[in-house]
Amino acid sequence: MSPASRRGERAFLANYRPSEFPSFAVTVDLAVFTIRQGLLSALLVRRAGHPYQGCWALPGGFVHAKESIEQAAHRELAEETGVAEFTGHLEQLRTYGDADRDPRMRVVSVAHVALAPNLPDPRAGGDASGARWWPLEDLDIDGTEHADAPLLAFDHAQILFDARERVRAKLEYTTLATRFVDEPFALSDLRRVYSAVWGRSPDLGNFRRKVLGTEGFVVPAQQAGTAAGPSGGRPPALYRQGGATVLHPPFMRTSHQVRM
Amino acid sequence: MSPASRRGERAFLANYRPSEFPSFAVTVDLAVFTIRQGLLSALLVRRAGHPYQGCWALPGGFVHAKESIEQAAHRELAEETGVAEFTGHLEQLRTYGDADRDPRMRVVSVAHVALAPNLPDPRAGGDASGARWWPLEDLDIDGTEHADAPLLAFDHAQILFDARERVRAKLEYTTLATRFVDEPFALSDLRRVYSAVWGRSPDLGNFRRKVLGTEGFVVPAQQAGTAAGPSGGRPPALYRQGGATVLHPPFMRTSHQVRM
DNA sequence: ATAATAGTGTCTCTCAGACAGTATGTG
DNA sequence: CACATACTGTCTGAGAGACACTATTAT
Repeated sequence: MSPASRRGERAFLANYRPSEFPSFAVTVDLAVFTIRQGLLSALLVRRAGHPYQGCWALPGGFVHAKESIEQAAHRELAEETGVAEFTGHLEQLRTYGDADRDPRMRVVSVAHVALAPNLPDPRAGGDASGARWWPLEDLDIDGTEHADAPLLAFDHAQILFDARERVRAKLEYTTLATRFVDEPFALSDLRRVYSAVWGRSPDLGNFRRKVLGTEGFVVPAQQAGTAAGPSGGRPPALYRQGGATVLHPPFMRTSHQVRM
Repeated sequence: MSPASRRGERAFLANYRPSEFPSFAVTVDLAVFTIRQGLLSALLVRRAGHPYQGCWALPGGFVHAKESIEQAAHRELAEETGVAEFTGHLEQLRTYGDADRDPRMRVVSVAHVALAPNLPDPRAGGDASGARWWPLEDLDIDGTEHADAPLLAFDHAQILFDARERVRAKLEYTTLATRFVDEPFALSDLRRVYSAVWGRSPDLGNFRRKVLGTEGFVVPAQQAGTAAGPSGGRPPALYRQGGATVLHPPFMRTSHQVRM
């Protein structure tokens, strides 16, 4: 940019007043996943106030005036999960902005997906009269009807559906599964992640071949892999996540994998 | 929801006044791609006003008060490309909302990717003193330095980079390539799409095997495939896109494919 | 004929699917 | 020992990479 045009820009900015555009509230919504008792589960909070009072909603909140969307997501995540700083996986999912998605006003929500192993059981926060982990199979996010499924607020059923699909797909071509388990972990733990997220179990032998044959997916843990399981059985070798992030070639879902 | 709580919700909404949250402007930005002379190209507009006066920017604009984000993207796309209604591929990419991305005010931009064959040459619109198709290889969107690369406004270099990566990846596991060509098309046209987007040409024989061997990727066009090319050569068989949208297994980039 | 574009065939190797078997721990 | 969990081996077939070859048009 030329010096002349830079001077012009300064003058322009000094006189600029925001005016002719509609004003929106911008929020972040969080689909936080973990695996509890072998089931893919999401963190939901019960709405204390209107609208959708008593319904279950994704944690989230307004983006503040001077923070980035990413910062807002990290801040809300730490608040809602009760940790000082969230260190797990967090990525943007997509933005939901239908004009009537919130009856109070025009709200655009940037939805995110977060993954973590072993988050503490949530306590109720400010605007929530309760918070808990819900197995996704107990929720009504696809066509499946459930007698006792809780009511979900806003378009959060749709967001959860999209978020689950994102995670399912990412297990195919990334090493993201390792973010669901605490280190060090056994390969059977990792396989349980795939089973829970996909809803079907990859073949045991093929799974081990893929994971151990992909350089950088996992690396052996230093400490001798012992510490046997609850009721006997051979103690597993233990691993940590390797440096790789993408799977080449991918490890894909097939129709043949056994339903759990 | 119980009738009592529904009555409560009505009363609540009647008294509700938006108040304690920051106000944002929300825009859509469009990375519109097509293939011109065998090169992946994006539509850019020259900024007439400040900030970034004279720089090149993605087409886009404010989301109106009562339209969805998707509607806004379609509207802007039709306006900027000069068509009555855009019928090509349009999908949301991601949302960019750093606090300082626009010096005037807090703007959150929902970026989209659009693909189309043969869009007319653009004319300058309201706030643009020019508009043209730029081959991506002439722009500075990755680390590559270019002597004559135009300056890009805001974070639009980043958006273009992300958009190109999205399209590159989607050619691997979807039939999206067909959206870049007019029907009916020859397989060589389709292969040129892959060459342009990936920057490397898939092997001819393997490419045909994959496309023709994937049910529903393409279907033969009714009309006998003739009408020879410019300077001789065997006339190609012509096809239209089939019903399939995903590729199973994917058709992946490899390091072995020949650089163009 | 030559050039140009379109299309076929085939050998090989990698890798995934399926599934049977072996190893090592606890009670 | 039975049982539970962890781990290994191997046969087979689908499909991708590499590359050589044939076909049909215009000039």
